[in-house]
Amino acid sequence: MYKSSTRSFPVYDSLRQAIIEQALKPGVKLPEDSIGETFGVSRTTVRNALVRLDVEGLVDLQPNRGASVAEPTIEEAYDIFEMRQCLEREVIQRLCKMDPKPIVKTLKEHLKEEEKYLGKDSTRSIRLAGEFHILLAELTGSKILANYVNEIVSRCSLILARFAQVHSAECGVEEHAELIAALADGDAERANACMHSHLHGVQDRALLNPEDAQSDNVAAILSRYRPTKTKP
Amino acid sequence: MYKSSTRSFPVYDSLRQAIIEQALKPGVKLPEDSIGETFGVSRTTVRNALVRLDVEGLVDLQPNRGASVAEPTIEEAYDIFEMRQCLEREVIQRLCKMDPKPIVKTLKEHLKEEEKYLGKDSTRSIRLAGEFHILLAELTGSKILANYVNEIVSRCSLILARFAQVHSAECGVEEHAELIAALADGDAERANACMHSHLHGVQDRALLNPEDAQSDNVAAILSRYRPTKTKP
DNA sequence: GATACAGTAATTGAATACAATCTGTAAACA
DNA sequence: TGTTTACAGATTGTATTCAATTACTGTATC
Repeated sequence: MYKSSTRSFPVYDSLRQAIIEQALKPGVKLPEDSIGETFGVSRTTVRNALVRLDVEGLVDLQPNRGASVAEPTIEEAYDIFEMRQCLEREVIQRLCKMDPKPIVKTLKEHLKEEEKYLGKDSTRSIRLAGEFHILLAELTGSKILANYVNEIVSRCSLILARFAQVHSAECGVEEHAELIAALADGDAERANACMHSHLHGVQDRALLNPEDAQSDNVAAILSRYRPTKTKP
Repeated sequence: MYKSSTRSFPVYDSLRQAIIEQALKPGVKLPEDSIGETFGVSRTTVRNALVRLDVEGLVDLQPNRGASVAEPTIEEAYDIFEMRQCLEREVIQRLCKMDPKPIVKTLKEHLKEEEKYLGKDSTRSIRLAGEFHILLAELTGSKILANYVNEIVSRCSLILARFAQVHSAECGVEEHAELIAALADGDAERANACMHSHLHGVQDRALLNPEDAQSDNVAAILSRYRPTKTKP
């Protein structure tokens, strides 16, 4: 959707990557001035990139208050994961109607990459895991579906950054392998089940944290940092 | 997603409305200068609006060539309609799991509005028909789903503008009524079938036109305007 | 009559400049 | 001591400006 060859594209792309890889954590302010300096461009150019990221839901752009990395609430998090289930279910259903051979071939190549960096380069590992899902969507041939999946996978990274304790265990490589096997067998039901439980696992690791299971419950969070108990 | 209170919002909103209502037809150029003049704002502000519309797929923003109303190809059109089926299926499935009473009440109120302007104010009629689908999505309570549906309904308007002969017959009001009835009965299967055939009907009216079933086939289109036959 | 080319006009890309708004701190006051 | 007000600094909103690219028009040439 983004036509490159403008100066704002590198800014957009770098910010996006940084947010997804959690180098820029939710809530971090993104001042136009300093970003422009680091990239050697003017604020006009930076702003252009920020607007795009705002529309995509990775950045929160408030009038007169500037931009910051979006902070999805727990409700939004559930909402996004539910949407993701819907979209990826569609992906699987479409793939199961197609010839599995070229699909499986491409997926296996990707899986090799994933295994290659497993346990070695965690940043790369995480990125590859996300790209597996985007690749699946692209293989359906539907540009708009791929676009939506791409968008929602990014937003899930943001959710992980916000709520998950451990980030590295985001996607299990074996689960990707299982899914490929189901697709190779043309077993639609199993493929669906694979994907569903896989995504559910990711969601659980992100959100199953009963202590602060209410959005922005400052009290609950702060209570863990309180030095001594108030009521003795 | 869009936070108003900036000067670019009215520009964005007007352009969006004009495109959806087909006052601005696909392919029409949108020069920053003249738009800025009509709204009394600078090009910076206009550009901001255009970027948003580009991300949403209503405007095509090409480097050094400016903006124009997007011209979805026939392939993209099918892609978008298929995606719409997926999203609205999800809407129905979610609504069927909820208490139908308040949902049906709200929908019936909307339906009354639709009937009120039927055959009188065609522009308003078309808008209300689209808003029925957006309302359905909003009733699920999922913001992201409502957002996607909103976006895709707009893009379908664009497709209609591009390919459909008659625009007024976009959505049948009776079909909306049938859907509401199915929801009221809690009949998920029937509701699903209703929505599916309803959307399929819209799609057919838009795209079932074998003559120019190839994207941008100027010859096929112009042939219909040719005064006499070339080959006697 | 068609094509190639040159020069000009129009349009966009991006930086700068100025106005408006917000944030944080400190002084004034209750 | 706690609250309000005022001011300074920082940051954003928007317009303006200049450079770069594209589109157009008329002319020359084949």
